[in-house]
Amino acid sequence: MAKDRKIDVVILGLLAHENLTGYDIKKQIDGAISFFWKGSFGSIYPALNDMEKQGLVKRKKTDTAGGREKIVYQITKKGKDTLKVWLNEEKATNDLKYETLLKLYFGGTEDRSVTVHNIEIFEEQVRGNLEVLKLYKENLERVLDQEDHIHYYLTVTFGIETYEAYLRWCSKAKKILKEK
Amino acid sequence: MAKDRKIDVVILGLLAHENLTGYDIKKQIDGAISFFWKGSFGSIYPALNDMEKQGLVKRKKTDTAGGREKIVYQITKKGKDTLKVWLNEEKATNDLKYETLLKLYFGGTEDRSVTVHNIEIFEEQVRGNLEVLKLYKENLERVLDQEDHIHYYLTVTFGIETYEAYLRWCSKAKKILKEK
DNA sequence: ATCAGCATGTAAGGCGTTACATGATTCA
DNA sequence: TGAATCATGTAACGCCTTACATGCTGAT
Repeated sequence: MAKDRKIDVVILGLLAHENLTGYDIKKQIDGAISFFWKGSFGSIYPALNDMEKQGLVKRKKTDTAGGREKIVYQITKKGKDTLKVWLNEEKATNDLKYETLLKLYFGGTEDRSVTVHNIEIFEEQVRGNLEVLKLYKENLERVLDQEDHIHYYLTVTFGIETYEAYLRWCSKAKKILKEK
Repeated sequence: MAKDRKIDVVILGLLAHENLTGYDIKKQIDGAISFFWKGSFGSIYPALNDMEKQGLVKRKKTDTAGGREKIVYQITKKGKDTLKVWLNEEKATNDLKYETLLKLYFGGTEDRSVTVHNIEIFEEQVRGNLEVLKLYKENLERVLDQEDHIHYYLTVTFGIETYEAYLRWCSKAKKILKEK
């Protein structure tokens, strides 16, 4: 596995659950995972090829029935071991880049209304995301007894808890900016 | 300004407040800003040189008194305009990469205790960060009447609000993982 | 007929980190 | 004397995104 390329463990994690094509992997990343990690085709396909060479994944079969070829990947024993090592490593880097907070921090040179407006834009995004997460939560609650689902459920509640905190902060911040 | 290089606006934002050297800029980024943005010498110095060529900043003076040369930068009119445009742009991308959540999401293949342990590591980091932010908050509350400080204050309260939400989630998540 | 979705991949280029190089000053 | 801090910068390298290339299938 490449030293700092986290897309590898994302792929491994997904394949540990079921066999998937590169295209399927992209769809999964664009789902619930997108709230805390992103990935593009341009990183997924090269990673799959590298990982195959390293014996972390293997081609299950190549459906050429019909149109374009379709390569289904399966995780190998070595791949499962790599995933296990990563899960048991204590270090985890959480790299956050909030351009919204940057604009807030440096907003002192502009009128207060600019900052308030930027907060409102952020608020709208968060509100939208929160709605989506609440739907995910409802769906997951119905199948919580199934293995793995508790992990998905917890990432969703993490998102809900933090987005609700964001919204509380937005209200307070707007109030302070308008009052003082 | 480079199209997607956000370090430029960080530098511009800092210089809008006071003249600084590249070294000073790095120190500031490593302070309160580090909770929502990062930057290394390897990105700061080349950016300063580019921005000087573009007329966004200029060398105020070069102190060669004593040891190593010391280049103090000042923002120009063009730099202020660029900052203004950025602050008024509606789009702001908040790019989050939580390796902790990745481990949580894919934790289903390991024992529950591994996930609990990973949450505990995260919890400790957050607790440490929260303490630091609370100190920042206390110091800022004493000077809230000064211009700019309200913006710094709000980013700090954002951090506190979200870190407290993280801690609440950690307690709940550990409980659920131990009970079920 | 045309557009969206399925499906895999490459190429160019940007951004950023880490490590290195250099050297003075200050403090223990 | 040696370590930490001040101070600027480069080089190598890696990761990732965007855009492009290709072409089928199914629905409107």
